[in-house]
Amino acid sequence: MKQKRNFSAKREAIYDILVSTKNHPSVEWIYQKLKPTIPDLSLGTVYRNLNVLKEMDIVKSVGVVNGQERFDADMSQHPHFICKRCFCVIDIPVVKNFFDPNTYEYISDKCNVKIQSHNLTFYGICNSCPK
Amino acid sequence: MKQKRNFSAKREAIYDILVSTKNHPSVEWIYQKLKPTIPDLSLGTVYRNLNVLKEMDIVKSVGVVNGQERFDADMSQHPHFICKRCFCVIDIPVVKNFFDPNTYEYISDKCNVKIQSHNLTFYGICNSCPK
DNA sequence: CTCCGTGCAAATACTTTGCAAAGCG
DNA sequence: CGCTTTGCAAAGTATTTGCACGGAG
Repeated sequence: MKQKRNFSAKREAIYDILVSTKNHPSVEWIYQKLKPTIPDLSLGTVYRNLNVLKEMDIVKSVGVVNGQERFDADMSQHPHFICKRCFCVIDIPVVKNFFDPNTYEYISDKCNVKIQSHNLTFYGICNSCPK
Repeated sequence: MKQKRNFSAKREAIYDILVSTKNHPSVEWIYQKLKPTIPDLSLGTVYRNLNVLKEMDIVKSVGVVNGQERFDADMSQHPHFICKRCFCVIDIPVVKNFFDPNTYEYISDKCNVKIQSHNLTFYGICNSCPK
């Protein structure tokens, strides 16, 4: 079977679905989505491969939303919006680059830590949910 | 036993320990800390009361850190720093108020959502950890 | 043959919950 | 009394892991 990047077929499928969806899926969502086309896929494999992809730094965690970790293959620095009602996760385009290396360094020095990254998340109600 | 705010003694103890510590503790940490003085405290009670305090909006979640939810009784809007090695959580003083109501409204309009709050977290290595 | 990836099931880890008893006004 | 809080244990949910097998080089 064809393999890009020397990924196994299953790892590739997991990565591909992350790249091609904007909904920042959970493990379970990915599993359910792939199961029809890859019947012998197991949940453990999805977990294991997502951890591998995170270590490779080509996938990152959006955080734990309603008890489930959510993932994103878009490694560009951008905030997210999370709906407190339906738990959808939406990308927020960067309005302004608040957190450049200089800002990191400034806060790092001030607080006596070494900042390497950050996560900005907005919470509220999305437009598909009733007000 | 003395009760402020009409809290039960145990709820009060849980809230007090959150107010008086800066380490943004987990449920387990609070439980272990209180157990010696309140021997009949149970873990379920700590979970239940933290959820009550969250609903009362006098305690908030810092997020899930290394698999455990961490809490903060400081309701002022401020970012946190999380050490990726030891998982300590440190308050970051607000450098500048990026996210005022106008900013919320601006992004809300632009992205077609209703932003109510946000969470800013920095990640890196703290000063107590080996480089 | 060796290594990596995987299914499967068991094990873990964290959190929630049902229920009866206790506490408090 | 009636409503709230709690201990305890069981259940629930998400995630990780041990192991043996299978395919690719």
